[in-house]
Amino acid sequence: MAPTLTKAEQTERTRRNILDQARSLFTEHGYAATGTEAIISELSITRGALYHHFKGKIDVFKAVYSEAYSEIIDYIDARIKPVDDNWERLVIGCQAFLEIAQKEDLRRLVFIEAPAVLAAETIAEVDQRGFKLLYEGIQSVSDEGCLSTISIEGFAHLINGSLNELALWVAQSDDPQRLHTAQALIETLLTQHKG
Amino acid sequence: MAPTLTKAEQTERTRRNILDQARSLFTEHGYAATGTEAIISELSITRGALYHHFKGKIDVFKAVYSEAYSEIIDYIDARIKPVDDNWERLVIGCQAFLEIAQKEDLRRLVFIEAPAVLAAETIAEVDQRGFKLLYEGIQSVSDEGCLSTISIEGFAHLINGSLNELALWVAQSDDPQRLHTAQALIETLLTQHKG
DNA sequence: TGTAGAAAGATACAGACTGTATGTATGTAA
DNA sequence: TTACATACATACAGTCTGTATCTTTCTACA
Repeated sequence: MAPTLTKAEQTERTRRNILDQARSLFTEHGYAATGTEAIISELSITRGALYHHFKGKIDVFKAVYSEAYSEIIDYIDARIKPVDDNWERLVIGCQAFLEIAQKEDLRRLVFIEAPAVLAAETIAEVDQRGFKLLYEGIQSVSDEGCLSTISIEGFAHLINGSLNELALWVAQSDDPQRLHTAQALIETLLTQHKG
Repeated sequence: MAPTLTKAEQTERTRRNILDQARSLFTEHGYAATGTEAIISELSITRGALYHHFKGKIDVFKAVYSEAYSEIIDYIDARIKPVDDNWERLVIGCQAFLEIAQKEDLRRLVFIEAPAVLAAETIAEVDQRGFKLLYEGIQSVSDEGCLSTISIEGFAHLINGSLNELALWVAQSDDPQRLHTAQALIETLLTQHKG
């Protein structure tokens, strides 16, 4: 039995390796400071392989970014799935975001590098999945007549911005209290708009 | 009378030209897509001059960023200076930020490019001037017993994040209504924490 | 089963860009 | 006016991305 890989397996393995290595390097040193050479150097392949599977370096980044972003969405989805009440889902969803965004690798990649590396439309394309989740959450409590605001869309952005900034704040310190403070602040903010 | 420039004048003029041209290009095409060659090509100087006045391309960016940031601070300062009441100063300061951050050139440079181009410490160094302004505003209304929150620092970050995101939201559309909506949202948010 | 062809990956190279080393000319101070 | 500092030019080395052209290895089909 030849232990040779099928083409599909080979592709899968190589792509996976490139993405893992690239993500690790982009996270640690940033996009600009990571050469394509560095990405492949420990994988026993050459740059030719990378350019065979991806259109270029930026295409690799986009794939890495998209995967990282999915992890955030998946985490939030899992946390709100078992909850029934719409209002509670909104609060818990926001708090879940604060938890997941603490992960160092996700933060730099998704919130710092991506906006500068990728064109705004590309970001929007990916980012919309997350904002949509929040927006729909807010929409649904609004539909139930439970939200008091002059603009649902504006309010969604307000919350989104708060979450992003608080996520950074929480992550910038070792104080484990900050996560709880941030979660409480968001809960208070939401509650004050209830009614 | 020879119209020759004094050394100091020459330095001032060249530095100014480089900064202006660089800012224009960084704003339009981003840091990575702007070559040092492009910066000097229309100024009738060579890259040698650029490297004489700045340590390198990134040093030029830092100077440009710092100047742009100062414009934001100055604008807010001017708007709150004539106001006496601390609470009103806070509200007006936030609203002023939303106004100034609408300026396309400031946005890309300060909020998108800089975080990815510059090291976190460098950003923090410059950024602190702005956050400090907000933090002190919040601190002073808190000192007067007018603020209800579990964490002044956390609250400051919450507001700061809301402002940044709303600024983007406002700027991404032609709808002139958005600015007023955003300003009203922030005012409501602040007012709900008054007491 | 054997062969054509497609896909994976290697190698070689062009083009662009940053930063540095060195040279020159002009202003400035003793 | 001499000694020096400063502003700037020129030339070049090193690095990086992307492309074009191979070789090799799997796959499909007669």
